Amino acid sequence: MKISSRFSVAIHILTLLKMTNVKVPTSAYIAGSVNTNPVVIRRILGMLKEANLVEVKRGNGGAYLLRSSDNITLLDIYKAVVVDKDRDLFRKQASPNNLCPVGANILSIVEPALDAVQEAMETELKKVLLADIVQQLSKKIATTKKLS
Amino acid sequence: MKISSRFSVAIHILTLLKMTNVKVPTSAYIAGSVNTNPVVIRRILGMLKEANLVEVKRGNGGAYLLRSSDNITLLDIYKAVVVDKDRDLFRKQASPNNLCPVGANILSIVEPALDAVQEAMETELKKVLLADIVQQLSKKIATTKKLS
DNA sequence: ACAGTTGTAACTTAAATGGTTACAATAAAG
DNA sequence: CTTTATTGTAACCATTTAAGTTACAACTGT
Repeated sequence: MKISSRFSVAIHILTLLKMTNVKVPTSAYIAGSVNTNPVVIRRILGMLKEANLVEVKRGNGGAYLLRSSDNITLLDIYKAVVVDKDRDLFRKQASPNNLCPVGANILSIVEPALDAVQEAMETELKKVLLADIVQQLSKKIATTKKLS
Repeated sequence: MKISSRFSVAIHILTLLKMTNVKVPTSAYIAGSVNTNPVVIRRILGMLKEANLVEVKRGNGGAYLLRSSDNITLLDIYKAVVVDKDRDLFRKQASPNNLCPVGANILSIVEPALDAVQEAMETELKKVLLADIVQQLSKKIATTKKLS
């Protein structure tokens, strides 16, 4: 199974919040850019708020970054929206047979190996900043405009 | 969402095939160690067979490694059983709004970044050999026996 | 021919996902 | 204080994936 598109959408949301000139970026406005339902956006904004990445104004509306874009990594975003009770990327088999030497010990060997893989993935996620995405996107948009 | 436990089970299966002394390791035998239904094992064996990691005998039964355990990496096993039409670890948002500069270009920026993360994960998976798992497990079993 | 096993289809249950409607709580503006 | 727009959530739905199960035809060594 794949990692939820919430992650991809969350990157989109934060990038948009950084780049937009709109004074009050509401869930409806964001949903327009992502092309989905505003409630989907609010759900994800709720998770990003929980992680102290954004603040969301009730009543009058609008969402705003709480940190500078070069102080937000993809790992921060990933952890905020890829909810998983136990933080594990890999699902393990439920209940190997303890009466079999292999079944009784396989998880204690495999789990550390898979944890290391997950760690490598998170290390890579940590290397990419929201500012990097914003910078590359700005450049691409500028180039596109020039060409059209 | 997590990566299917098929991966964890597949590692278990191959480890067992390497370590067992049983002459005809059938799906029922393997299922006993994994503690699941033989059909589940056969399904995974089918994928491992497809990837040329094992051969499975019809009629009389039994599954056997086709490569030495130091020539099988966790990445080989991962690719064999984590079926995904498009090989992607991350699901991307479906259809961002092309009329918004951010929506129109975000995927072209985000996808390479996520591909790099996936690449890092697969590189790490490649570092672990089935032989490593087998060796560690053998050691642990020997220690456990000595203590009991 | 027999007995045991694989390959596979079909069904079930459970969980995660993304979308949708509805509405109370909220907060700024007049 | 009332109006107005927006957020936060609950509730529901449809889709997808997963893992388990039953059943049975196809296969193969004895």
